[in-house]
Parts: sequence; C-alpha cells; structure tokens
Amino acid sequence: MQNPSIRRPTLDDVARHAGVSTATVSRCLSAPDKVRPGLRERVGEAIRTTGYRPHGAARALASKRTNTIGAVIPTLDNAIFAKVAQTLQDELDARGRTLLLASSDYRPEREQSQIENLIVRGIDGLMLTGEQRDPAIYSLLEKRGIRYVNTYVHHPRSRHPTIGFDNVGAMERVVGYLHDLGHRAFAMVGGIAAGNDRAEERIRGTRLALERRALALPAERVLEKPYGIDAGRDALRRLLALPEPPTAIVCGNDVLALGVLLEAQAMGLAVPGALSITGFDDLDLAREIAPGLTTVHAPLVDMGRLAAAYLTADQGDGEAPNRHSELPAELVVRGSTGPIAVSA
Amino acid sequence: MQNPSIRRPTLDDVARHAGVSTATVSRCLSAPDKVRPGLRERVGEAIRTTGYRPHGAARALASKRTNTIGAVIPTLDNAIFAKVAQTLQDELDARGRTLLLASSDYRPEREQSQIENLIVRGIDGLMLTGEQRDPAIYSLLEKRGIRYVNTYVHHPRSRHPTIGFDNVGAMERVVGYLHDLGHRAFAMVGGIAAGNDRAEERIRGTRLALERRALALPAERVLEKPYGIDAGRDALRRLLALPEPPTAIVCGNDVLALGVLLEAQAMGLAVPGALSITGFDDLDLAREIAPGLTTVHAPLVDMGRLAAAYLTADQGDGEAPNRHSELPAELVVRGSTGPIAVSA
DNA sequence: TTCTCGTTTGCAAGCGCTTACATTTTCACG
DNA sequence: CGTGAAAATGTAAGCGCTTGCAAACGAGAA
Repeated sequence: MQNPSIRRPTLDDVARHAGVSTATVSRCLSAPDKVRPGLRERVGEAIRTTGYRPHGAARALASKRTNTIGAVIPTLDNAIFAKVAQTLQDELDARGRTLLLASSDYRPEREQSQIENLIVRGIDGLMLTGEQRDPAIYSLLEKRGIRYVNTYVHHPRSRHPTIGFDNVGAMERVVGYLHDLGHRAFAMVGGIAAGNDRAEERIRGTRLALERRALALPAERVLEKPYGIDAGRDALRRLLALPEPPTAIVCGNDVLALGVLLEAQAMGLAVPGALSITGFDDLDLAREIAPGLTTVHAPLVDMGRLAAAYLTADQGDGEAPNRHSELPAELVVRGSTGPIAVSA
Repeated sequence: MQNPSIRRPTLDDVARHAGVSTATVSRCLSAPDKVRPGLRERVGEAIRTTGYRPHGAARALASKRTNTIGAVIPTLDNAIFAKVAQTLQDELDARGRTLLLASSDYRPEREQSQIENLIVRGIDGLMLTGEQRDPAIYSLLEKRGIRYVNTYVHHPRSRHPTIGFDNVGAMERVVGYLHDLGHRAFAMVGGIAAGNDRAEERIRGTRLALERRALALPAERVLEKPYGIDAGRDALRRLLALPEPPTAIVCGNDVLALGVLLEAQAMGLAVPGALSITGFDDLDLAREIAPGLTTVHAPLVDMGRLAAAYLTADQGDGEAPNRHSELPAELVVRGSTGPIAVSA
C-alpha cells in the first residue's frame, strides 16, 4: 500500500490469466461451490501464478462486511485482559475473522475515541469491558447496527448484552469463607472504582457481604489503588498502621494481593498465621507463589470463547445467541488464608 | 456495517447539507488548511448534524493508504510482548495510526498466515519479532512495498532492518558477572530455540561466554523449555539431579528464572547461598520478589517507540530513519545472585 | 430432437471516498 | 478599476471488489 509505484495484481489480472470474468474469480474466493470444479482449479492456478492477494478495503467497500471484530480492553499490560484478547483472537481466527484490538488505559474518554476509531476502521462487532460508559456510545453502535457485548460483568436485566460473571456474588463467597474461618477484622484493597464497574462491584460486594454478617467496612478500611504490586505493598503498610489492623485483607485482584503478600513477607508477618489474604483473577502466579494465593478464578478463556461466538453468530436464521451469559467465578482456596490466629 | 438495512451518512449527505461539493468535505477532513475557515465551519456543522463518520475502507481504497500498522508478536500472554504492543499502540495512536495486532503462538507457519492476513487487511508497515523466517515473507513484503522492521534483535549487517538489542552480548555480561563471583558450575534454562532466534542467541551467547572462560556447557546442562513457571520448576529438579549440580543457573527469561527460584525455595535451597539464578527481560515482578531477581533489562518501551517512529517515518523527504538501532540491554544485579558459597 | 428448468458464467453498476485537473473566486498590485 | 497569479472549489474518474440480474449452458423429460 505504501509505495504507489508498485502495482499489485488485481482480480482483473487473475481473470485475464484464467480466461474468465472477474465475477467468477470473486466467486472462487468467497463461494467456491458456485463454480464448476474444473474452472475453479484454473482460477486457483492463475491466483498462484499472479501472486494475487485480495484487497481487503475494496472487499469491505463492496460487500459491506469487514470480517473484523473490534475489542477495547483497559490495557494489554495485564495478564487477564491479554489472556482474553489472546483467546478471542484465536477463536475469531478460526472463524475467518480478524481481531482489531485497542486499549483505553482505563480512561473513559480514551475508550470512547478508540471505539470511534474502530467504527471508522470498520468492524462487524465489538467486545467491550464492563458496562459503564457514555450512553452516546451505545446509541451510536445501535445506529450503526454493530453488535456488541460487555464482558467481565453479568447484568441479566440490562438492555446491553453481557458475558461474564457476578462480581458481587463472588465477593460474598470470599467474605463468607473468611468469616467462617473466624475473621472479623476485614479490610479491602480494590482497584480504582471510578469509571470501572468491575472494581466498584467487587468493593460493593465485599461491603454487602460484611453487612450481611453485621460487620461494617468503614472508609478507612477500603483502599482504592491502581493496578500494581507496589500499590499492594503500600496498601498493606497503611492498613497495618490502623488502630485495629485487619486479620483478613480482601483484594480486588491478584496483583494487588501479591503486593500485600510480598510486603507482609518482607515485614516478617506470617501468612496466613497473622494475616489472611485473598485475590481475584487467579493468575498463573497465584498458584506458584508460596504460600499459594486464595483467589477467585476468573473464567477468562470461556469469556473469550463466548464473546467470539456471540459476535460472529449469524444474524439471519438459527436461534440468536443468549444476550446474557453467566460464567462461574469460583473461589480457589490456597495457602494464603487460614483460621484466625488464636489471639495473643 | 452489519445490518445492510441501515444507511450511514456519507460524504454526499454532508456535502448536500453544507451546500458544497464532496471534494471540499473530503478536504476539510484530511487537509483543513486548504479550505476557507468559513466554509470549514459550515462543513463541520454539517458533519455534526448528520453524525457522519468516514468510511475507512472507502478511504483506504481511494487513497491507497490505510494508516494502519501491523504487528505480529509470539503471544499476548507474556508481559514483555504485551508491553511492547501497548507502547507501540500508544505511539501509533499519537501519530494517527491504528495498530493491527496479531499473534503467532511461536509457530512459524502461523506467523506467516498472520502476516498474509495483515497484508490482505491492508497495512502500511509491519513490526515483526526476531529475524528468522521464510524468505518468501520478506520478498512478499518487499514486492508490496510494505516497510517492516524486526525487533528484539540487533543484526547490524543484516539486510533486514532491526530495532533491538544484542542478545549474545547480554549473556556475555551475565556470565562474566557470575564468573567473577567465582561460579564455575553453570547450567542454562532457555526458551525453545527452534524457530526462535532470540532464545537461540541467548543460549549461544551463554555458551560462547563460557567457552571464552575455558568452561564448557555440555548438552545435559542446557534445558530448552516452553515459557512458564512450572517449566522452570521442572528444569531445576532436573539440574539438581545431575552428578555435579550447577551453582549458577542462567535463564533465558524471567518467567523460567522465577520458576527456578520458586522451586529452589520450595526445596529449601538457599538463594543465592547455595544457588545463583539470573533471568532475562526484567519484568516488574523481578524487582518485587524476594530475593530480587538478577536479570537483563530488556528495553521494551524504547523498542516500541523506535519501531513506531521507524514504521511511520515519511517516505518522502527528510532523512530516512536508521535501518538498525541498537538499544542497551543492561545487567540488573539483585539478590538472586551472590558469590559462590565457600564449599562444604 | 426439442423444450424446460436448474446451474454456471458474464455484465456492469455501484460501494464511499480521494485527487488530478478544470474552473471559479479572491486579492495584491499597478 | 483592470490584471494576473494564487487560492479555493467543483467535476468526475477511478480505487478493486461484490453481486443482482441476464445470458448461456447442460441435462433430463417429452
């Protein structure tokens, strides 16, 4: 595309080589069974000898389909989004679609511009992260007839389709488990909730679960931190400075939990002897670190798979795919949690 | 694009609204300074009221430019590639280009098909990982006039442009440092070298550095492992079963090193007291884990930046960017390495 | 053999935009 | 004011492909 002096072979060239019309060549490419086998071979031959490659833009313009699915994730620099993106790409590839990936850096206005960008570039479907965003975006997508789906959340009554899990419910299980172990002094280290409904739901879920057990989660025991190990370390230091330090720290994701864990170890605090820690996501590392991190397993692979299926489902006949799919987000108990230490 | 019953506003609609020709509208979009301010505003108004968005495919077809840069990386599921991809995307965004990202899963034939895919989709430039690949790919790119660059390697005499670092030289520094500490019993845990020139260069570099110091690296002391913590753990178990176990293990990347480190800790082996371990890449985690991982810092951000600059540099006037950029890959010494223990 | 109907192929009109070129407008200057 | 050159705008020809429709073909049925 770059150098205009270079002429790429076109359908015309192939047609001339094979002695057929461009229509036939086109059909050989997109509907081979509509062409007599003999001809089909001759055309294949001509394609090979000319080194022809279809021109995607011309194709998209004429057919009004791009065979491209867009996705906007907060960042690539985080295994959980990378993993979903990877799965999505593999699945789309298998269906002859291409993934056009963009990241928003957790900034709503950047997400919006990335979505606009994708629309201009041409996409047939769009995977988004979370549900919270400017309604104008949704109406634009609807106006354009672009199918979309919100992931990492499950909102069965929302008018926007979702494929994900129940963040609030997952925290109920985490808190319930810790409460059963005897913990009563809780703290939470979550992601930054503003503009991030997953983070917000996890904090809310924790608070709800505690209230259900007649425990409060006052503001000073909830820290919102950016994604990062050092943020987790920092959080632990602050929480230990409280008059009544927590015996259980519930984290909004594994990276924060890892920071809390590493800092606890650095401070010589026994885990889980003196402090129980939980994460969320179930990164590979959660299983490998010592002690293993108790966490909630995020069904990333299934989410990617379902999103791919949803976004590429035939518009026409056949039953439409479910607008809302709930995936299990199960508690995985490992060594970072244990019964409350028989107090000093 | 999906639903053909929906008509999107086109340039014509905007032109009619503003009472100008489509050429003028087009110019407002791509060369605003060629249009009188008054008119420009009227057109802007019309664009807003019609909700017009350019049609990327039509644009690409007419202009022979896609403003899209492709990149093929081995996998997203690895922070080092994700980080470069993230940087590349940010940089390209700032230049009004879009990144079209694909991953090859470390499989050469898949890399090839992904490249073909990108070409069909339309790209103005392409970032690749490593240099080793079917020459047919290079000749196709050249035939199409698509600018490309190989990253993560630096091969100053290669006819293919590279932006990266000297993998062989970096290992010389690692081995030299360990040798100076007194280590003589080395082993290497590398990535799988077949089809991965970075992994191969790191193994070769280690072997060369040892030979230069009159030490051999026999086959049974070199393990090639897939990327993964568990692979690292497994490697350590094997190396410790050798008749003369190593006192220093050089790893091809941080994840393998992390596996070796965690397994050593699990086995109660003192690090660095009984065993020194080094990695490669300098993941965030390398600094946070205890002991900190001695490793080689891979200049990911600079690589992404330079690649973006190289691939978007104006073809025309102005000096062409360097075909080969070498970035420093420095040794970062942390706690996982130390002098050889005064033997038993 | 002729007719009919389904199948295969070709024709040609766009898809929405950019851009070379032609035409008109503007404006500095004489 | 008239003039010419520069600036602004319009005209229209594609860019390479898909696809509705028409034409040609082929295979049985009559």
